Amino acid sequence: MTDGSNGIGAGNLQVFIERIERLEEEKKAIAEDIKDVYAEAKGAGFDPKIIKKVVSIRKMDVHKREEEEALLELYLSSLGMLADTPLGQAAVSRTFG
Amino acid sequence: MTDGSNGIGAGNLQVFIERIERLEEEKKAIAEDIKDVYAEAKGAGFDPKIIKKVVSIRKMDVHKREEEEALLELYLSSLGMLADTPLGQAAVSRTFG
Amino acid sequence: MTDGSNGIGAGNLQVFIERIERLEEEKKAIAEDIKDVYAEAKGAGFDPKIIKKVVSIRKMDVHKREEEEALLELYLSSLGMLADTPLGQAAVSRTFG
Amino acid sequence: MTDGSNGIGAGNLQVFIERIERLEEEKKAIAEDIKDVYAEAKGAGFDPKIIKKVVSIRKMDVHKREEEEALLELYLSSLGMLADTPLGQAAVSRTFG
DNA sequence: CACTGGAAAATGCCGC
DNA sequence: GCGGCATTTTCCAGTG
Repeated sequence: MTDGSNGIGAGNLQVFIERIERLEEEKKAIAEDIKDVYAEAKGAGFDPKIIKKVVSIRKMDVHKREEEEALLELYLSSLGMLADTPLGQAAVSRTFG
Repeated sequence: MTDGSNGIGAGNLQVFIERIERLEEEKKAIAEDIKDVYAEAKGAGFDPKIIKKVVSIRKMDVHKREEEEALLELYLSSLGMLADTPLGQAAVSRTFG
Repeated sequence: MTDGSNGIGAGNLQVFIERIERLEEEKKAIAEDIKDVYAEAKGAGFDPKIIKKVVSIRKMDVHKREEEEALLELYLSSLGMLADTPLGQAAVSRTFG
Repeated sequence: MTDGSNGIGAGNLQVFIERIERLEEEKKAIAEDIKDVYAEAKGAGFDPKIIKKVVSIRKMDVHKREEEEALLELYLSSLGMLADTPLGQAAVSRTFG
């Protein structure tokens, strides 16, 4: 109580808000970077719309892959082969890599 | 065509796509960080809903301020044509009144 | 099934769709009216861009006010739990300060 | 200049803005009506998403029809058969009706 | 687990 | 005709 705080951490609200705002700015900056890349690709003669479609298709593939990995981990853990261990992870990445 | 390219710059396309995917991963990671901060704030006894609204109101403040500045700039440019006319002056005073 | 219906209420579907289409036509007509007003204002010597910005700023004012009221309501409901604690009071004063 | 106005109609800016705001409110009200209809249709067991798709498909058809009508009008006017007259319009609607 | 509200993406429109 | 902007639509997390 000698540090000027109110002793219950309520002032942290301000801190939380600032952290969030900072992160949202970063997020926004990255979104702008993405737009820039699309613009650059367009300048190089690629249709942004098509690129976007390609990206989304690849994302779906990744998603599917993630589901499969999750399923494998489930199996492994059911079998007592802990996927949370480096060994288990190695098994997973070896299978899907 | 002896350089291994396929004539449509597919190699560059690949590069663009990978840059986009990398940026989207970063964006996603930040979004998760934001979620974490909300969770942490909740753990500290703050209502995430309230925090979210505070953040959005503060964002609106900023946005509103930017809009007002943009409006002022519009006026300044318009006033190049209008400053000497009663119409222009009336428009300005009417809008800000 | 002796009533002539097909069992899925398709007749009602038709009615819903027509209502929607009718309303969308009205909406479109109003959008055109708005455009007309802008054109008319322009003809009277006002810069449509400025008008649009003024309108949007005024709209933000309204929206901001609504958000603030919603936030206050959130506080009031939260204060049912928090009003007697320093934490709750600090959160409120911190947010509005 | 005895009516209290400034004599150049500048005060009309206020009027224009209010007209626009009034129209935008109407537009918003209709948008809400549309939402209500979707909700009502959903309550009757129809999937709003599907309805939306049906509406958009029908809209596309209408759009195409409008293009065809515009083309016909162009032809008619080229032929001296004025599409802007009731007679010309009747010819168009007879063709597409 | 369906619903509501809000963020993000896509589309269409306007001015240059 | 293109880029930027506003609107609209879609998606998703949070909530009851």
